[in-house]
Amino acid sequence: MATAKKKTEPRALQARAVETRDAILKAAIRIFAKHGFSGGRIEQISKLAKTHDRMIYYYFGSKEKLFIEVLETIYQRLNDAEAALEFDLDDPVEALRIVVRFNWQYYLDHPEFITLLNSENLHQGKHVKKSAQVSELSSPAVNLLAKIIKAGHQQGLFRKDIRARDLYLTIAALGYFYLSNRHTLSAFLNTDLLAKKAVSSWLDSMVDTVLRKVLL
Amino acid sequence: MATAKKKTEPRALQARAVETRDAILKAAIRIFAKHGFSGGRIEQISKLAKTHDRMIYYYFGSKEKLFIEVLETIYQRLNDAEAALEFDLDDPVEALRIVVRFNWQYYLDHPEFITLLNSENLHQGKHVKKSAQVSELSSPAVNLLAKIIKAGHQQGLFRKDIRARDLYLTIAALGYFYLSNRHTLSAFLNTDLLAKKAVSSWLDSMVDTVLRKVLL
Amino acid sequence: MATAKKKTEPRALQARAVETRDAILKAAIRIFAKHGFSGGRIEQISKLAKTHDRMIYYYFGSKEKLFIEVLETIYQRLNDAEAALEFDLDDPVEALRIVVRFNWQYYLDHPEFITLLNSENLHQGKHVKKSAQVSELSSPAVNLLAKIIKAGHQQGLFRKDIRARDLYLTIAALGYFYLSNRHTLSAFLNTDLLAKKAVSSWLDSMVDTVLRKVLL
Amino acid sequence: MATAKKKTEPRALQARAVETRDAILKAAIRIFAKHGFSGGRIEQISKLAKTHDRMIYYYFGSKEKLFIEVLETIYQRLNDAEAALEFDLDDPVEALRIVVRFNWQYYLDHPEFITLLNSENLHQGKHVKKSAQVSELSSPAVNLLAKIIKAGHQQGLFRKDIRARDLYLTIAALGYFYLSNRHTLSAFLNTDLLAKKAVSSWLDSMVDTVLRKVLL
DNA sequence: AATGAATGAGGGTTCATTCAT
DNA sequence: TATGAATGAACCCTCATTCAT
Repeated sequence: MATAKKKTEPRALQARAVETRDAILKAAIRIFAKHGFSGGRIEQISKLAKTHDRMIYYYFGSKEKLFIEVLETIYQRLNDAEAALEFDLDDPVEALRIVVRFNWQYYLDHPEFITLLNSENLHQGKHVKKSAQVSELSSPAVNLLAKIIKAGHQQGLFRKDIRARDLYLTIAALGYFYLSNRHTLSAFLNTDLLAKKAVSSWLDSMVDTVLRKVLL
Repeated sequence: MATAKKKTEPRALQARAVETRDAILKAAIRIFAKHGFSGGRIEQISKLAKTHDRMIYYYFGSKEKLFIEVLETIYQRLNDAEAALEFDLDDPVEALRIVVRFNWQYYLDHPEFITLLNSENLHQGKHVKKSAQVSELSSPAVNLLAKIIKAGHQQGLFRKDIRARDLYLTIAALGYFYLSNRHTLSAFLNTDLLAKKAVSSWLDSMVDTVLRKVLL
Repeated sequence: MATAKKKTEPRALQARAVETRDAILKAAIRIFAKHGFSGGRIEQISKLAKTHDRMIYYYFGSKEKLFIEVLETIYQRLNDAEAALEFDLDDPVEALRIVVRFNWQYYLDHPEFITLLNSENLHQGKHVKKSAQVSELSSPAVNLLAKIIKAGHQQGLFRKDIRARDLYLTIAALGYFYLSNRHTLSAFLNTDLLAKKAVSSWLDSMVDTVLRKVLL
Repeated sequence: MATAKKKTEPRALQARAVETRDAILKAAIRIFAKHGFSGGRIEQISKLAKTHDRMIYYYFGSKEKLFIEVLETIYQRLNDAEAALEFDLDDPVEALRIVVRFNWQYYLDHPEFITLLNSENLHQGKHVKKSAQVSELSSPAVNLLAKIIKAGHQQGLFRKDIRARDLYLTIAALGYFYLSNRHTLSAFLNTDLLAKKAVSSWLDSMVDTVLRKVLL
């Protein structure tokens, strides 16, 4: 069907193009997550993506723009995952537990998220600021927490004077810090923070901290 | 003054050497804090220290070794500051407040501490691991908290089942994360986290979180 | 000529690449021959090749790898030249003379061969050891000499107990040493070893030495 | 005895000075022999001599001048060793054997001699030319050989038309080349030229070559 | 849509050497 | 006699990027 000239069908070409682009983005996430923005080499990325340096410029324009897309991608993914969270507002305590656990599990499952943010903060948010997309993308988590707090309060379980944003920051901080700083903390505290027992014990501590903060 | 012997005092020379060495170290802290390990340029450091690239190698051997000394220095300083903390164990609640406030203020006063640790964690603790000194240097803060917890428990104020290390991590996490991630959080939350009101409000939230965690 | 397809010939590009690569190799031979491996500067080579430092790394990877290719090249050339040698086994004495003369002339015509080998031996064969190619490349000269010795013996002219390898080493040593050490020998012996008369006289001496070694 | 003032006795100081100087020279011979002139580092030498870089300049003025002294030293040693050679002119054949053996053994015992000369020839005799001493120092070996040749001729054993200098070069070449080029030859010939059997077999070959050259 | 070739500005580091006491 | 401190030129190499098909 269709008249196949010398040229392969444009469809096929476009498909290949998308493939290459995706491969680059995927590789970039891995490399930047491992070495940060400045430490991540264009060549490493192109090699991992099984293409050529030149293609990165062809599709993304520059290392910076590629990094911005990387950030946008991982933010989008976090948002999607948060949006998919399901829980019952009739049980606000359990709902809060779910949020804390989700947050913790997400960090554990996506170590690249932490390294990429670390790198970005080291550069003082230089790239995030340039991304129109990210700045429009406010975490649904805060709204989620607002709902839970409200429900808890209405059921006479939670304090009233809890700000959703503070609660969000508390939850994020506890999980993020533990993982992002595990290397220096290991040297400092002389323990393996990633041991199974340590990980689950810290989850318990976080849940405890968060619940005590909001419960009357 | 004093009777100058035939030999010129070697002290005079050494004093200048110490000056140069210190200047390099000081400059390195500033530069590495600003740009991270990979981003910090040897030339920037030597210029800021008003000396030559060569002297960095003369005194420290390599960029890596210089960075290790930088880390050791800031760790040592934190330790010294923590050790100087004074409080009354008869009032464990106030003691805990002091610790949280100190921790927060230390991060605010020493932004380089956060950036340097961020950079080091980005490199997976590569340099800290190489430092014999740091690994021997366990934070006095944990012991401090242990004492406070014990006193609070004995006075019938605090829970018994609180581990000092968890409390330490909680306090550190809340303060550190807020500051280290302020750039990406700004994009996410669309607020200026360093506004005076925001800063003091977060301190209140932290104190609240921590006290509620330990109080019976 | 021929019909140019839509796509520009990649050959055209590659041709330029080959040009650059060859120019670098050629320049490297000259520079390394003049200053040895450590003394030869990357910048000198790239300038002589009318290209940029960067291209040396683009095509060869490192100074060491470039030097290895240089060694492989000059070995290959010697081999090719030896392989092209023509002589008549019916006259083994004359054949031997030809080999000695060829060897001597080759050293005279390719002073870079001696300097490069000198440099390599100064580095204890470090690069040659890394070359898979060179180690597989055994000099045809030894086999050649074996044939001559055999023919000479069959004609009742030569001794039987002469090992081709020893004869090869003898011939090489006499010519190589004279030229490679001419600078220190000059200081020692106080003569100009490269004077025309001296050069041809030494050739006579070598032929004499070699023939007397093998003749019955 | 004597009035020991604050200063330690000048004798003692001078002795220490000579010690330091000698230590530097000795270290320089080792380091330059191992890495050549350009490859030998001032710091390596001062470390091996257990003194400081500065002392090398104090005693020798520059790296070049130190190298010149190194060359003068090893030349002097060779001369001394040659001068100490004892043999009986009544047996010129044996005398010649002794010279060849001595020469070979000297190279084997003083590998630094070969490397240093190699390095010097790589630099085109630059340093030897600057040494007044070396250029005045003509090898006694040539005169020695002249005597042997004369004796051999008078006894009706040797040819008349042998030039002592050619014989000297022949003997030197055979031994020197074998050792100086052993690294590249190993790659080329695929044998261990320093194996005991190989070493003694080559000595036999050399003696054979030399005797056949001179015997009637 | 894709790519081989080229670029030039530094990057960390090393070197022999001199200053100043 | 001896030495710690300082110097600056250069060296090899790497990087993100653009040219030219």
